[in-house]
Amino acid sequence: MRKLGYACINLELSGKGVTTNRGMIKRTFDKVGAVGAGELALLNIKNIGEIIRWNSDSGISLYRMSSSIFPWMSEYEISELPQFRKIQILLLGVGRIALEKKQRLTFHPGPFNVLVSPNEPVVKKTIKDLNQHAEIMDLMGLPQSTEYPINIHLGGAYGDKESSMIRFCENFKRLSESAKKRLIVENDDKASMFSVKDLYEGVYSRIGIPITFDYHHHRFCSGGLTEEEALNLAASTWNEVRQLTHYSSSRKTMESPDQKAQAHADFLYEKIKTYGLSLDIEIEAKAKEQALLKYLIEEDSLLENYIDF
DNA sequence: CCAGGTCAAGGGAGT
DNA sequence: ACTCCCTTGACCTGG
Repeated sequence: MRKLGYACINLELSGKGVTTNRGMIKRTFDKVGAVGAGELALLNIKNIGEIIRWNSDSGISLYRMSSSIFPWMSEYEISELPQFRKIQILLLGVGRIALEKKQRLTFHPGPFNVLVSPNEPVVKKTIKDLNQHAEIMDLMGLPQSTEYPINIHLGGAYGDKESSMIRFCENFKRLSESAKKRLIVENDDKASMFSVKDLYEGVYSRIGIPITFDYHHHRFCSGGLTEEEALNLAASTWNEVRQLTHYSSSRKTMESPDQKAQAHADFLYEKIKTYGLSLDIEIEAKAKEQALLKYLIEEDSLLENYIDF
């Protein structure tokens, strides 16, 4: 069975104070330190459990977890937090619920993760962040597989995609085993960056990690492939694990013609074309789970065609 | 309690 | 050189 999901925030629950990305600005972190961060992390973790339960009860079985569960985790080791024992128990509990309810969980670390960077300090920070994402999934007891993936963009092209991709593959080897087993790469939304074709030839062919096909991004960086060709090429990089994709409608086209085309709309306005493939799809819409539920209701009555901008 | 200003990070694009 | 955007708006202060 295919799975459709959404990212990070559940609007209905956040109205009741259930959020998973409580954080703090640097000034506060300097004051309260890792101890304060650990306290927020405990609240965040508890609420992931709430969201997963809500998802399961609502017929949703794919969810992208927030990367902000542990505020400022670059500045400490999770296992050295004073609350670590509690954190361990809670994370394992949340993971157990997810596995019982057959929930697929993913991460999508932010744009400051640049594994291709020519600057060693940036690469080091990225490796730590990716390893910590993997560590969280490990603490949850989730299998080390792209069933529970960590999805990133390469993060920079530096005007030379080929050597950038080679650097990515070299730095990939420096990740923890757990992170390596989970890492997947996504196509970009700028022509100067990485298309599915680029990623296939420059990354998949070298290190064999799967490609996340983002329908919306593909429209801005096709690599000369049609949507169907790119989706199929990405599909060929997934083995026994079901292919993960991202989908969103353009805000410019559908809601506000003045905005840049790359911006995401609140809801989906067209039926997702799967071309006969069995896909898992993360819906990236501003209206979050509400957009997903609305889509599930309307799906059969929507047209497949994009309305071109 | 609320509105508004502010907030770590890397790279790319538009101005 | 500066601003905005991107994974995901949220934190904090002054009223």
